[in-house]
Amino acid sequence: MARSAQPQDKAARRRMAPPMQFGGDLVLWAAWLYYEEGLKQDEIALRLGISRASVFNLLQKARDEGVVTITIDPSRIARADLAMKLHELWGLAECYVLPNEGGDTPLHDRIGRLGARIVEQKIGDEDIIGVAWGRTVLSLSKALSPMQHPGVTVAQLTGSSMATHDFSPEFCTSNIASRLNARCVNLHAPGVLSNAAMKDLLMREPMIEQHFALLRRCTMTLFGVTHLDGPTLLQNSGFMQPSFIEEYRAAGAVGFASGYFFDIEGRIVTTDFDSRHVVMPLEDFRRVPSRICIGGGASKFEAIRGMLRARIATILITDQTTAEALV
Amino acid sequence: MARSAQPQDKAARRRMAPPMQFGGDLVLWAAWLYYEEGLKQDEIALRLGISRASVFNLLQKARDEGVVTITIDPSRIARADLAMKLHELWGLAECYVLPNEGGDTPLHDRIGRLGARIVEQKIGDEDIIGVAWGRTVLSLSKALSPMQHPGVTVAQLTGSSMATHDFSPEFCTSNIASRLNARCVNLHAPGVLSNAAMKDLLMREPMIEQHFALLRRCTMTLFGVTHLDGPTLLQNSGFMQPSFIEEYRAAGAVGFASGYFFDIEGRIVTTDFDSRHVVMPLEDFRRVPSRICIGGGASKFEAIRGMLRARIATILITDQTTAEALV
DNA sequence: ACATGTCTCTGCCATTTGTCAATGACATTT
DNA sequence: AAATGTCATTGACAAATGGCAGAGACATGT
Repeated sequence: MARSAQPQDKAARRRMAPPMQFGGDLVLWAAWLYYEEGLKQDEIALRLGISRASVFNLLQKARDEGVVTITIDPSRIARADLAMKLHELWGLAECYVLPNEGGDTPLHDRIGRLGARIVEQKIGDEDIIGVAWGRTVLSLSKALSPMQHPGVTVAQLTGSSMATHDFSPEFCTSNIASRLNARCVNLHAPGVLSNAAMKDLLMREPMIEQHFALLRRCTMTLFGVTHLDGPTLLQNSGFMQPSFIEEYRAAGAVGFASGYFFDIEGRIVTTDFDSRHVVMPLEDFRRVPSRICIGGGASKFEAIRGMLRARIATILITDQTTAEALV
Repeated sequence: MARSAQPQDKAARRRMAPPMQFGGDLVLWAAWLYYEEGLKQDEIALRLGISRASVFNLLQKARDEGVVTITIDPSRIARADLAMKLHELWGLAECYVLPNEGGDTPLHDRIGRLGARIVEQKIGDEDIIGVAWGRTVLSLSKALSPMQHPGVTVAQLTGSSMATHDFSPEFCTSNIASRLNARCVNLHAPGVLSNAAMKDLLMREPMIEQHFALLRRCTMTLFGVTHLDGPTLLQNSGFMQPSFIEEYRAAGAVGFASGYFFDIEGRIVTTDFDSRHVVMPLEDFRRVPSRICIGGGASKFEAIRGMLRARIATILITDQTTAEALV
């Protein structure tokens, strides 16, 4: 029956009316029949008068365009017991742990994907999201699926650096904003100035003041962590000269997140450099209700622990290895 | 390579650590690797140390339990051009049209499924949903996927009938409430009383008064439509005797929705019967912001048109044939 | 009018997924 | 202790899907 149907296909197709149904929106049509009504691609092809391969292509398009979305309940991930332990142990509001055994994509991409799912789910219609930068944040931004959030604002948390890499702060924010169809507000200022006086001057600029006023209204922030051993992004990106990092390390700092340095006990570490560093004041930052830190990998363990002790994040997204080390 | 791997599987499995990762939540684990990381079932089986068939079963469980959900963007359905035409022509807030060419399940189940997707997407955390009854509403309730909406209230819109069928008003409401994990408030009163005096008396009962007060706070209602020709559910269900329906028909009524009769022009039709009929006053009903009518099939066309003219619904969910007839 | 480039669609084959009867572990009853 | 029932797991097989190279449609430039 299925066999003998093959030769009829073409004839049957010709007999059919041109595909004008469902507003001619074949992508939608195919997606509905496949995912909701559970028809086989064959059947859909027959009914729509196209080849099965085309149906396959339509379905792929539907997934790409976000007409159909496949979601994994993030609350279930938060309920997984490693996550629960971290949540209790570190006083986190929420915690998400990426399983170790995964594909062979780089870890930051995998964590980024997990982060994307969580951000998608948490985002509210009128949120103001402060976004820092980093490899994992960028991965997250790329993994976000297209959404309609015209009321959301994505704001740059830190000043910019010379973009020697493909992930500048601006790129992270604009990437996220475009996925969400949200407003993007960049901070048009260097992240590091040549002297303290210049910083003070700049901070009084109306445009900059306005931006920091906006940041104070953030409902959510999103940032990575970095450790300070060896060549990290901080220096590679040209954001900060090695000598300054050395200074912080000398003062005991083990990590950097969202603009702040901290030591192994979670104490904030400051040096002269802070007076030239354009960043949201820590008190303001700590007032943001949801502060999402995303990062993992064995090398970051100390930094993440320090960051947790410093209570910089309220929500942590990390990988299994790091999570296990943290309990 | 794939061939020769087969015999190794069992040995490989034995070598593996017991599956303790991801909180031992294999369902979640498999779902993540499959849907997010895009691994093949084979690979997952290998990494988890179970057979591929088990992976398949886990994935199925994940879908059944709602750990993963597959959604079709309902706004896209509303944007399909038939829906747009109805929206403009009838002043509906929203309109959704089910494609004709679908599986071979009964139409009301198919429309119910579409309705379920839309309700799932529209539902807010504190909604109060008034639910009438009918075959399609019941189908909808069965097609809802499990969700967490503890703040939502599902309230019975009309009084009860002798449940000669499997779809009583109570069954519709409790079904919906249990899917949503919402509060279920039933109306413990007959839908039709023997005389007007009895109705008046009953309406003054505190419990009943309370219920109607709750209904006035509804943010959303959900109901079907029925035509009045031939044996409809109204009589089959024992809700209403044929003679009364005859009376309404004699007065020009062509349909019945959510407790009200109306004629072909959309005028509300009343008879003596109304004075014995326990139902939300129409003025109150019309004040509910979202009034979702779900129903289709050629036989209901006239009834649906009358219902639309009577402005009973603000949102219509129907099938393509009916939609085409309505433009 | 013809050539050229760009896209989409097609038909086929390798791979992946879904189904099912049989197996074995474990709990309950006799 | 043996018999029986229940249920998750498995391997083998059938069906469905994904990928791809080439055909065909369509538009644009020569």
